[in-house]
Amino acid sequence: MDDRKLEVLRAIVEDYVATREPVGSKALAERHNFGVSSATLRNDMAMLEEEGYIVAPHTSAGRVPTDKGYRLFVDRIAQIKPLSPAERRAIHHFLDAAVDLDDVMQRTVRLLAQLTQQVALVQYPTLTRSGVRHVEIVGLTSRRVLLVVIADTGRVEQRTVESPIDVTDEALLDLRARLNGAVVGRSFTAVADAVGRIPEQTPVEFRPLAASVLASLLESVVERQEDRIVMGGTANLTRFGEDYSMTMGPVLEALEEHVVLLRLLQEVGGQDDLTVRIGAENEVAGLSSSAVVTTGYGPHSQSIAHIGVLGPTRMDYPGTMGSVRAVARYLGRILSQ
Amino acid sequence: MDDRKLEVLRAIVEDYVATREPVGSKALAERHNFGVSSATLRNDMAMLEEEGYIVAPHTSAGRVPTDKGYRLFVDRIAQIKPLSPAERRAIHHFLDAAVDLDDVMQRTVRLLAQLTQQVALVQYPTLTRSGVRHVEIVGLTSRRVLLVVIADTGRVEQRTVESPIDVTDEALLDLRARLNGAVVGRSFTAVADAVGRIPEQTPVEFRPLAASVLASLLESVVERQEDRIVMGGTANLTRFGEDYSMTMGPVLEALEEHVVLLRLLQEVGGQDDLTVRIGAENEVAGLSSSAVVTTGYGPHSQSIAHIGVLGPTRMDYPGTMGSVRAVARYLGRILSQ
DNA sequence: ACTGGCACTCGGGACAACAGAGTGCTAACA
DNA sequence: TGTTAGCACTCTGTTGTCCCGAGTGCCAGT
Repeated sequence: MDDRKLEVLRAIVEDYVATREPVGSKALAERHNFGVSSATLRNDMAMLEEEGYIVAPHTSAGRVPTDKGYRLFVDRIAQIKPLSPAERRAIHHFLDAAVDLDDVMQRTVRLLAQLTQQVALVQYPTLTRSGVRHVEIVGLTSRRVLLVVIADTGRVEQRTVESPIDVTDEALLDLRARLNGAVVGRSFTAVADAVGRIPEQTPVEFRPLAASVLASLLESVVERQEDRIVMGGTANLTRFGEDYSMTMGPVLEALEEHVVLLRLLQEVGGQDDLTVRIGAENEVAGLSSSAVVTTGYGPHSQSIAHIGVLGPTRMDYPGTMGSVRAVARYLGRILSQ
Repeated sequence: MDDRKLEVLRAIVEDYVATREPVGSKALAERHNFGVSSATLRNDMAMLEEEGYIVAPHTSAGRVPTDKGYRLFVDRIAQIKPLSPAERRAIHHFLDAAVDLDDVMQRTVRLLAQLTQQVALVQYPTLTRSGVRHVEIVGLTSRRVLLVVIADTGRVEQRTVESPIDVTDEALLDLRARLNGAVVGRSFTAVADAVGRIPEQTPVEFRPLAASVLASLLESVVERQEDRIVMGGTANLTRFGEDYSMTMGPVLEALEEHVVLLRLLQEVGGQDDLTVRIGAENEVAGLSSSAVVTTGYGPHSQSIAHIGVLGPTRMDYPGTMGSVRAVARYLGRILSQ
């Protein structure tokens, strides 16, 4: 691949993203100073078109990058743009003010939407890879208890449990001690094994209670790793331009179905770094003119959940990638505390 | 106010909402069968215009309701439309599947957006009017504890607290017992008073811990009644039509600032029933072509928080009001458990 | 390998003409 | 007095035509 041709592609992508209009050879020659004339650029562009990196919407319009063109741009041309000091400071200030995990998630999604001017997606830290910090059982009424599980990511899961027998303080104390003894410090994946022997060890009169609480615990921990996702910045849709909103309307509906979102975030590439999916690369129907930039995050640089940004394929990739990476890193650092 | 004129206004509002186009006398005479000719309707419409209920955008276009027209429609003409059995069932199924309060809120907002095809707003149950069910303190490290407050609405507030002294199990037990003894069953407003005497009663060696925990408790309970709000259905914006999206873009940005949302929801009218604010009646700048339908909800029919729907003034008021009321009622019933 | 020039092609803006919808008013009618 | 029919008038939005300009591909010359 010719060196100048790459530069031409870069220029086309950048100009198209900036102006939202097909870019022609003449304008290109004016705005950037390649040392060559527009005719030469025309030749290059003709070749780029032949190879499928750009297309002309009509005979006499400029060229527009294809998905393949964006792909090349992202892979070989674009440099991730580091944030400005001001932006960096904004992230710190904004996230440091959070008081609990919900707040952190909330703030993260708004921050990311703000920075990228696009739709932001943030997945709650997955339980599976994190550990149990504490299990608490609280009697509510004589036949109902509240089960609270605290993960070391700060996430708190709660469930009310119906007990088949009357609940005594003694029973609660016993069960609480056994539970915590068994699971604290373990990873969530190990919980099922760890609690296996609790029923037999429990005094016979408490067993029914222990059984229901354990059932509920396993349910909430194991089955319900269907993770929660927060979405924000949908107002930015109006900014993308009318044509795009048309495509997005239905998509966003689907997005509120969190299942789709999860698929979107979790289809991560091999490396645990930034992943960019462009147009048809997304396996979700209807996202053919959207791109998704995602990355993993988590405490101590392990990746236990994902965050990302969704926007038109015609987006500022270097900037978006920079923002996503910066936010993910800082988020990880916060969770490490 | 003439009887038929009211009917004419109703017809204009309904047709305009349905078609999104100014409605003229002739179309009116055809679609509805008043027993009179279009000429008569023209006279009525001229009067309605004189009185400010409708306007003609241009000389030879049909008429469009004004804010004042919608107001009259809502106050004197519209009947709240009860939901269809299918919709009713959908509400029950959808909300009953929720596992905790977060989930309830999440589902409610999506449900409401779905039903009304507009932007839904749901405020978390306020702490102030609800009661404390349990306070839990969990040691995390030697100098940090996690404070968890469970409200009888199911809401859970959590905070980590730095302790100035090393935390012993004994200290935690002592403090936990005192705290729960003092506040369980009380309303959140009474918490500040209720814990006032705890420091003096606490053994001297635990006092520094008690002090920091109490400070944090008061902070999270009293100060931070800045309530959380969930917004959903912003994708429906694209449905409202391009002209409206233009107005809404900036508005929705503001909406993500929750302060504005709170103002929007909380400006409730005298009666605790449905409140409708139309166009300029909203005191939030930029909502001049939007309407907001809100109502209170809460356990046992007391109104401790609000939910609502935001859309163009050109909305289906009877249907929206019906949906908001139905969802609020069912939500209240769920919280009553 | 690059450049200048040229003929060709469309898209979109400007403008005119026109059809249709809607209005207000007036005169007739019950 | 309230209703109706008819008429003249006023716009909006659509259609059709024309033309400009941006952009292209190709070719011949440096």
